[in-house]
Amino acid sequence: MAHEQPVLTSLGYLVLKAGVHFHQKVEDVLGELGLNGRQVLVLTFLAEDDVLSQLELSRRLALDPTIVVGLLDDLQGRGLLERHRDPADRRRHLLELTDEGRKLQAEATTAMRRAEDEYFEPLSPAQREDTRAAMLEVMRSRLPWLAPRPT
Amino acid sequence: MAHEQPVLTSLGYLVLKAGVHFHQKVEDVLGELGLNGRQVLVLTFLAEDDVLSQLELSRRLALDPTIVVGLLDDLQGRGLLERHRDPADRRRHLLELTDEGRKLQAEATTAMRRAEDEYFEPLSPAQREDTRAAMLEVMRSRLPWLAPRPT
DNA sequence: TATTGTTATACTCTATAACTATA
DNA sequence: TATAGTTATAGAGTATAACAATA
Repeated sequence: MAHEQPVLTSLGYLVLKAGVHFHQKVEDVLGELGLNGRQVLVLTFLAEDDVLSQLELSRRLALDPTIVVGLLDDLQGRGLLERHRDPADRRRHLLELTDEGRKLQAEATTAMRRAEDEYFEPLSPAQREDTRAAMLEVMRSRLPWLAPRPT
Repeated sequence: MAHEQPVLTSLGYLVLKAGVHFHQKVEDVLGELGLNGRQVLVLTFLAEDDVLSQLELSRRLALDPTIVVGLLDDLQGRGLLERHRDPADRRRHLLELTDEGRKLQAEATTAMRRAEDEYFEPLSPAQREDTRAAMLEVMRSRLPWLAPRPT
């Protein structure tokens, strides 16, 4: 009963479900590299921005700074990044990828692209690009780093 | 550096992020009705299929049966659904919405539609429908209940 | 002997508060 | 006095194993 406009096939629910589902696939793929999605996100932000403080990183990740500590401890322990005191403000830790971190980030990117190609295989290249443009439009005002860089 | 094809604006990452983000919005909206997304999903499956056993429901939710127990205890405690022994197999509990459960499910649906309209407001109606069709295509083989009903 | 539903326990993740060192 | 980073503790959520009733 009540099938006027089924919720389970609405745009919102499909996007929500695809997001969760694809997220799981990404976690699986990255697991083979000994990483999880959150760790790769850290590496990726640092690869794109070169240097960030922990607080800046926390905001990008939309994650509490107390959680970022352990996250960084682990990545630093594996030699993927380094913490340097900011000489201009000695309370701050400036984060920087090591060469190994940069290399692993690149590998993770490749793995994620492969996962993405597989996941969206049912769509034509044109459909993928249209869908990507639509999602970019939706997220533009909602993901801070998509806005033009304030530098 | 390394900006050839930024991961952060890839189709996969945008869908993943939009999914998580919209999920949060849905949880917020449903919270005002005293429900969470998982609970509404239970009500919705029951509203669309009329009668399910706990194990069937577990599979639909992709959730461990041990978790479903507490979920149902709560919904039943609020008078939104009832458990009846299956006369044909007395191990099974057949789940059925009460009138109140059906009413609340309808309210939740309305609230979610409103949230969806707001969330995808940056897209034209045509873009929304194209995107919906694309996501439906992607998820068709991945969401069991989208396949043609076996019944 | 296998299956449905249930309970209990241990583990993971996260939110909160409190602490240090610097400003 | 306020801020960046850190640590400790408690709570929520989950996975696992074990159990009762029924097939």
